[in-house]
Amino acid sequence: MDETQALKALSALSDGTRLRMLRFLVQAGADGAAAGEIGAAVGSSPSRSSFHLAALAASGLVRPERVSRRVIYRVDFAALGGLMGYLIEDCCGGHPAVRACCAPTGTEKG
Amino acid sequence: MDETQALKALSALSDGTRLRMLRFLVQAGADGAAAGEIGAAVGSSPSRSSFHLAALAASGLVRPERVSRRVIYRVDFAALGGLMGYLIEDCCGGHPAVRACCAPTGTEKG
DNA sequence: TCCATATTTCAACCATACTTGAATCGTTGA
DNA sequence: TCAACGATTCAAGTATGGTTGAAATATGGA
Repeated sequence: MDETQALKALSALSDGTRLRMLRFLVQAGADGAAAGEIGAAVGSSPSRSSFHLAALAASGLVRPERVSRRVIYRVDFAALGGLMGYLIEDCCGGHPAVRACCAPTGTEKG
Repeated sequence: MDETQALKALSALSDGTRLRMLRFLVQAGADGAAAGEIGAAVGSSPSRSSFHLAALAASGLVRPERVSRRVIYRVDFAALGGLMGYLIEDCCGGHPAVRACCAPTGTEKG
């Protein structure tokens, strides 16, 4: 993950519709979800959904796969992890206060 | 950290100039750095620097403090950690593949 | 072939964000 | 008060991004 790729991913996530789409796809897990299903879940029209899903796919955070009439989108967890790793290591320098919020318990909320 | 605040922070980080500013401020640590120094470090004009630093401050990721003629900016590591925690827990559902990239060693790059 | 479903693409419009250069504000020291 | 310094604000222009609705593409079934 380099800066250019990180900027693409951050830009993709800085939109409410796309952030909700990603959350929905994370919950969907390995099965993924069809474009129409995702759009319905986040309340966006077909063309809007297509636009935003294309942006997410271009950022590398999700991947499309055509299955019959549908296009199934799945989260690329490795890419998502790569973005987190870049932010924590390269941008935050692995600062303890940042790393603390990534601990499995997740109860040390500031 | 709620979705609105996360979107502000992600939006702030989705710009190359601001991302480099944050990295510079992380390296500066608790001492922080003056606006002019930050601008010089990332190669942006005074007005541009002021604009972008204001955006970072509005997002809560950095905090300004006037010291004599200068304005010292410092990273709010708790806010940064809050953003990471939100992304990992609320958006990524604490998925193992994501969490793996936050491990202290940072060698399990995908 | 014809029709229905699922998704994407396109053009037009609107809104927001970025850049630039000059002007302004606040502080320091003479 | 004046001049110099550091930072911000303002106005104007440019660029990018989002929304909408209609049209187009691709697949599946009769």
